[in-house]
Amino acid sequence: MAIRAVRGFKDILPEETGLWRRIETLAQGVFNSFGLKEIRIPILEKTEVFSRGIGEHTDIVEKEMYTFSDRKGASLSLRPEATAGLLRAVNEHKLYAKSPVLKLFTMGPMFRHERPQKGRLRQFYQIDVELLGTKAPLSDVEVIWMAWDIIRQLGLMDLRLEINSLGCPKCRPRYRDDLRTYLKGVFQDLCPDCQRRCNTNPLRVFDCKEKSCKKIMEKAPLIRQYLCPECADHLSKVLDFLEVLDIPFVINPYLVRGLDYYVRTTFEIVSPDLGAQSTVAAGGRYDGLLKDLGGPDLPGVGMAIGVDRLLLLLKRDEEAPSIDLFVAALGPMARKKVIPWMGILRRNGVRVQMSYEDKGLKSQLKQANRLGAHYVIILGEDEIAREKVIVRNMSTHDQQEVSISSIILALETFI
RNA sequence: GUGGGCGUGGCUCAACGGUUAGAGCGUCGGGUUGUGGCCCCGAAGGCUGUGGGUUCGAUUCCCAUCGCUCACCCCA
Repeated sequence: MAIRAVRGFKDILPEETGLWRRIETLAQGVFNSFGLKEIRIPILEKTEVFSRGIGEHTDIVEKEMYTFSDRKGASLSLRPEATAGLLRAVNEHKLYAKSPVLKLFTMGPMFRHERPQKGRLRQFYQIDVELLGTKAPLSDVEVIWMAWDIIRQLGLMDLRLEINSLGCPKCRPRYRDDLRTYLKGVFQDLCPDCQRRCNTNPLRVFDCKEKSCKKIMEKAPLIRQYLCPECADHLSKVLDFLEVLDIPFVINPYLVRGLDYYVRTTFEIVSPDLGAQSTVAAGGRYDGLLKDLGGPDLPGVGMAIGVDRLLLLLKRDEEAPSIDLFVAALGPMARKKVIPWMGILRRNGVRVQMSYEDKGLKSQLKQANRLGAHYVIILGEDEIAREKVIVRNMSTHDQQEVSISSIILALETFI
């Protein structure tokens, strides 16, 4: 039985890495234009970073983390998301002291022990952005803007931005209480799933697919009616800016994030073509988080793009891995002659390959063709005797002889 | 954690319970002893996921197990 990769962990094969690179390069370009700096952080943290950051009673922390003890008994976890660890780093190095507003991005693998399905792996990749040190609505908008730009520039048009405000510690508790009261009143009429949700995550009841539950929830109180003046004002400013930017959005009053730290703005960018896991990017504001992690009371807003999901939406452009030149050497003499030439050409950026085996000309040309070589040079005993090399253009079938002494020069003009 | 679907050469898939498990693509070789793609011919490559059971006989039916996958849940 051959060894397989761990469940939920995937190899990214050579045919896909080009696309990955394209996404990462594009994102870096966008971040650069927005003035962000890159930060690279460990994938392993003390478990505490996540339990305090994400929330002790979230699904992520309670049942999805890869947690284990190291040899000295310390509890460590593979990061299930980037924000908590990133803020730990900001705090540890007091990065906030250097400038009033910190704009950071990072990218890499995250780990959650969930049942794998389409768009959901146990090791998955995120591109993550965090803006720290400002409460301004425009910073929320910039975060959304970056996500939107990256996704649009990849050619994806069929996307929806959903946005909501979760209020703040001032106004949310009152809403939560009223919602609980309402749910208690209709508890008998809810489906079993929702009855369970009433205790674990009341806001999720809004997401239920059952018709009866949906009907009941139409009359439920909405957070929007409970927002304090500051939160309401914040939301309306965010929406205004989105309109100025011509980024279409729908307000989704049921939009909830699974992480405890979110306040005010939350958003998701969803695609209709992804199946059940339709969120391509998501984020929101988390003003109290840095303080909860033992740092100063700095506000922040951030987002993460699910790279694997983005990839599912992009067409595989299987561009032929073409090369510039294939060197067909016939016989040991010719090989020895030709190898130094390849060195010179490669140092000049020419993509050159040759056969590792001693093969016939036909087979070598076949290989050249398969590799998509634009030119082939042919060198055999005959040519060596005449001090000549054959240069063949694979698309026009033309070939001509060039003297050995001027071959490099000649090739550089060809290619 | 719960449920559905599916496991056959490298890939995509055939085979009413019945001879030696096939095809296309890909790979390699030949047709052209030194000239690619197209065409023609040929070859290699399978413990039919694994273990049990039913049967004269199982790729096919049943059970278990493992794996993949989709959905629930949850989330990027």
